[in-house]
Amino acid sequence: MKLKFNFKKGNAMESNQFKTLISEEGLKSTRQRVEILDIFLNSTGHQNLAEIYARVAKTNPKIGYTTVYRTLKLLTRLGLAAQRKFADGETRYESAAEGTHHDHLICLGCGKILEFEDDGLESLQHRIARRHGFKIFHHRMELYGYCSPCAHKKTRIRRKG
Amino acid sequence: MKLKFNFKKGNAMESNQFKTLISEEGLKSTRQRVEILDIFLNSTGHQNLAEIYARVAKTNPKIGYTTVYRTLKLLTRLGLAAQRKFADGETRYESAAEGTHHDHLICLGCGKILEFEDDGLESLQHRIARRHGFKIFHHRMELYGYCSPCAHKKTRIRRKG
DNA sequence: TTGAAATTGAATTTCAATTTCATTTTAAGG
DNA sequence: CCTTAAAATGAAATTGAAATTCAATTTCAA
Ligand SMILES: [Mn+2]
Ligand SMILES: [Mn+2]
Ligand SMILES: [Zn+2]
Ligand SMILES: [Zn+2]
Repeated sequence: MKLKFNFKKGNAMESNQFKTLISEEGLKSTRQRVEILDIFLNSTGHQNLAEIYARVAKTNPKIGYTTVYRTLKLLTRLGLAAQRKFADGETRYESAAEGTHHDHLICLGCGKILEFEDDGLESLQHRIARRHGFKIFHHRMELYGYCSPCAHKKTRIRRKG
Repeated sequence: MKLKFNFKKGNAMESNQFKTLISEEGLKSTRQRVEILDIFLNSTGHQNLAEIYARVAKTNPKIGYTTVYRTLKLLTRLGLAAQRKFADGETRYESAAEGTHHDHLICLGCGKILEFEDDGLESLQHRIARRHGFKIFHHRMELYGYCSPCAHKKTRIRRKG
């Protein structure tokens, strides 16, 4: 999905920009949606629904879990959020600000998630696909290991994948 | 986990080899486990539990679904099976015969799953990890697109994500 | 052969994801 | 500013795969 607005993490998307974007899909802008979007875009990382809901509830306890759930699905459809499922099986969401394709390095010790982008990797993927007659549309790539602090500890608190 | 036996797809693992392998973990070899292992190793592809259970039930309807479920988890722990969760969210298992690390190309049209191995990709992953101070233990990498027959069809039967 | 420990399998539980539905809200038109 | 049809909300219910329970059965070391 091609975004019409040049929104970025940290730059709150204007409520009326959202209204325009969402109305193109025949959907309606609501207080709840705008509030959830605002909170979501103004936070970083890879959060699960419970975490996002907790943030929302802190600001407005009237908003239901179901609405947060549905709104995150909606934002994913609109290209404003991205859903991730790493090897631990938890469903997480991250902001999908324009031009932010990246893959992930995940620490098996502390759960830290690092993002990276590597053009060589991307082109190699396409070469591999072409070799097998495939036309790639997207990929998933995660590297699991230990970050440098964790690699030196003995006692590891296991988390994620 | 380092395998003691040189089993391969198609070469049925001897029941007594399995007995030795499993007993090293303090576990017991049972009729059910041997039967499930045999059926599992003598089939190919990426099957979900229902599919594996169906095969097992065809041979021995007395074996319960729960036992198949538990045995596949066990085989995974022993390094004889590998669990996969592609983007469609289904849990699948494939035989993890010795020395068969590979990644996957998945057709969004027909659901075909192709396996590939690329040394360049593996080493590039390690370079990327090192660049970020990580020590990688495993990775997940899937390429999603259209196989050549599907790329030329108009009507696509969507499967897998 | 014996018996402690492990396994089996039907039934139950868990738990996140999804759906239902009565009520409320939105927004386009008048 | 009304009206109203369509969409959204949110509490509650449902779903379904994964995991657990437990009484009965089986395994295997001694
Ligand atoms: Mn990310
Ligand atoms: Mn495979
Ligand atoms: Zn770490
Ligand atoms: Zn195909």
